Amino acid sequence: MIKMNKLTDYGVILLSYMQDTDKARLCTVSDLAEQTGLGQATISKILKILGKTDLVNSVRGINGGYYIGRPISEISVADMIEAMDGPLALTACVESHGGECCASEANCTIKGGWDALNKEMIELLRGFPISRIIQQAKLNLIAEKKIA
Amino acid sequence: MIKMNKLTDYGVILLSYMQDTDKARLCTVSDLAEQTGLGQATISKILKILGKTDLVNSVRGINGGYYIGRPISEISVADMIEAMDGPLALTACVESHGGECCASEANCTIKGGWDALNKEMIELLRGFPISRIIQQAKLNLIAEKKIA
DNA sequence: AATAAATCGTACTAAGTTAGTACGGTATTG
DNA sequence: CAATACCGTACTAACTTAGTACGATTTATT
Repeated sequence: MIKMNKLTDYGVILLSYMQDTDKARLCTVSDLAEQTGLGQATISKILKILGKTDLVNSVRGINGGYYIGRPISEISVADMIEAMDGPLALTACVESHGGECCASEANCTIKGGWDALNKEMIELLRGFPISRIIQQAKLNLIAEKKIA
Repeated sequence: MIKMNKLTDYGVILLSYMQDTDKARLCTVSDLAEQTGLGQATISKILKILGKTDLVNSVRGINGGYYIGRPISEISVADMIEAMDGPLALTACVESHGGECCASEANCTIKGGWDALNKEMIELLRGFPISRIIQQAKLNLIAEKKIA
């Protein structure tokens, strides 16, 4: 299944709605809640996490809000996953360097064997900007409307 | 994090120990438990699951056991993940076709947008045989011994 | 036939993870 | 100083996963 965090998915949705924001054109949590249909608390949580990175910036106080850190074409899926879930890693073995690996580390035939695949996977994610995801989604919507 | 199921990892370990088995040279759960250090119940669970696919075959009754379905060079990581975790899918959206997608499907800008990335990811996994993982792991062990 | 050794099927428990929510704190404008 | 919006923490409920247990079934041997 190799599934991605749901909040990461939501994060991409939020950024797609925030792509025209900047220091002067802020976006509040309420705005986004209205536009996306997601709960305010959930949105707040996501933007707080993203706010710790350079993907999203925030302005506090009245008239405050959030704005996107850079164009969506320059934000990779890897950026998003790292921001939301921490370091990219496919397996437990790769993840916990120094910690315990498998049941009996001494007999583990696999130790470190996933590194190469892991690396290729990360490369793929780094080279995939979220703008591609957003654009594709829009195309899908258009296609659906043509049929319907 | 995009992490893989731990049992899938174990499965690769088991297959690495089973690579010389065939209809005549069976491998029992006890054998594997001794060699790998994993619990018998856990091994049994994994092989039962793999036994439903063509990756592993079983012979019942006394003197029975398991044997591998084909060479490890012809078993891909995708095969393993599909066998252990079901269909390959990165996101909830892609996974649940027909089901509910995001909080408010009508407003979901992303719907289906992950398809392209998902496809590339699956291609990568299909082209990656577990023999590469096993071989790399052995090289790592050799390298460690050289240093130590 | 009976017995022993092995897989098979199901179901359960405990631990960990995730989604979602709530609430009080802090900053900033007017 | 009051209103608004972000910030930080912490909590709960639901879900997933790992690991275990136990009885049923199959088959070779005696």
